[in-house]
Amino acid sequence: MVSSTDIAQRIIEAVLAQRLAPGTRLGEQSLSMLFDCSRTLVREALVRLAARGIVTVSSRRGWYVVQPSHEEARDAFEARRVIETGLIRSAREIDKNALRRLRQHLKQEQAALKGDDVGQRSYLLGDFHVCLAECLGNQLLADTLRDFTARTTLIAMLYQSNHDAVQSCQDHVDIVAALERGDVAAAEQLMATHIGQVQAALRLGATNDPLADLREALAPVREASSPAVKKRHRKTDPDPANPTETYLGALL
Amino acid sequence: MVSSTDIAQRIIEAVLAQRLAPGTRLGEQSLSMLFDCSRTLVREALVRLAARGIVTVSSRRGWYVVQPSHEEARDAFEARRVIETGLIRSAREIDKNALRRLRQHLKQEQAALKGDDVGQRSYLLGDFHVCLAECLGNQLLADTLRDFTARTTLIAMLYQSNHDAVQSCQDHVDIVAALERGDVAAAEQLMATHIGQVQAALRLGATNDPLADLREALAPVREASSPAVKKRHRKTDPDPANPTETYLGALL
DNA sequence: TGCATTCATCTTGCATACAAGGCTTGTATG
DNA sequence: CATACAAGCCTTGTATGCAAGATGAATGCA
Repeated sequence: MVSSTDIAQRIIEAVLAQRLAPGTRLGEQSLSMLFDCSRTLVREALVRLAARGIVTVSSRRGWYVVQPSHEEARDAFEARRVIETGLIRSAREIDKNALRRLRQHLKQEQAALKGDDVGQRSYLLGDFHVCLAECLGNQLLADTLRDFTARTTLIAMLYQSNHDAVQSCQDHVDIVAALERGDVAAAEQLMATHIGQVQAALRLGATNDPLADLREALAPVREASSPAVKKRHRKTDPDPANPTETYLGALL
Repeated sequence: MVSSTDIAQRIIEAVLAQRLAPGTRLGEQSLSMLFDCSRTLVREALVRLAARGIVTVSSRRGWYVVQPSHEEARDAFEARRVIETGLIRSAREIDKNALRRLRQHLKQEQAALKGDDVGQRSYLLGDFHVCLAECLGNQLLADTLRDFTARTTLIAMLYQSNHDAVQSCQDHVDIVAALERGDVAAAEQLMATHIGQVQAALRLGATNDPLADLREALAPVREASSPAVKKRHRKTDPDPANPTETYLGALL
């Protein structure tokens, strides 16, 4: 039978794979039906995820995937920059096995770039950073980074990042190369730049208009089937006849 | 009525004030009686704390305050060093209000040093670091540091730190002084040294002997009522007639 | 006496029932 | 036609009941 750990993991994986958009409603009942268990287990999973900053609950209204504010987005990127560069900086020497694992990971990333599974691609690009932290020998920071990476993934979705996956992967390759030749200073600098570029690719409109999203979404279309429009459609306009499947099918 | 948030906060405060030792059992029923609520609320609080790494559950045996291993202790100190020095390093300019708040906090620390409330002292010394992170403008890292500080507090209890509270407070004063004169490089260096010294004060026997603790605890006494013996006694040998009061009274 | 086994007790794990509050929608009224 | 209001539904919040497993004491046996 499923445990609350399973449920939480499935949700966080769906977030990392960009299959759950920020603001998605996660009803206890829907999830309990989806996982064929009681609300108790679902609730436990959601409480855990709330403690990790992935979901929030609005009293007697429902659970939602977090929608980080501009300030929270800034904090999250700064946190990642601080942790990841600091971890590289304080790295003594990198284990042979760790380097092999990193190279293996890069191979997977490159394979995913050739494929067409956007979720897999997003997941691997984020997981690189967690993997790196583990290879640098700090499990606590690796776990912390997993949550922060999920947050930045949500931020990227929310603020419609236009960052290039190929570029990200290339950055990762460069970082590992620097580590392999023992040039930690270069690796640290590359990581700082990399995170900075991902952050810079966000469309952080300085608007205070709470209707901005809706306005943009409902603007008259220019091209009939541009990718952006299609993606937007999928996120904000699900089939009203079967909301559970549309929203939560991503978990299965 | 109490909420699960209240319960979790009380527990974490008790840890930060060194009123809950690592390994302390936190029975759901005991806590529900103590807080006069159902087990549901207690459970929710414990699940949250487990997600934050403060407690663990052993299946159908009970909940316990975590007892970090040597590796986890190392990771926790490295994590704090990375985050706190990185945060200082990337600090642009420190707000006037923030500096005032830090000075205020130092005053509280110094007052606590004169008093005899060891719990308050421990709490404030740890809270300085959280306070600093907040003053440097990153709430996410501040929240993370609160958990890590709780961990290091538990580590200090577990490995019987002999670090001097007066020294810690002086370090804090020096760090704030460096920040006030805008010398972030000095502040960063001071912070690194400070955390290093706290870590160095641990009695981390390099032994692989799992009986080391027991062996030391059961060694023949030399003085009848040395403080170390008394402290040890209080932690491991509570009144068997009233375990709830003895263990959990610390929360109230 | 030493040891294995059984049983009682205590713990968490999970499901369910019910309570309480918020949101939507239908309706009446100006 | 707009607005105020109210009923009903849907959601989470909390308590409780029962099941399953772990622990330790008691007991029987060699």
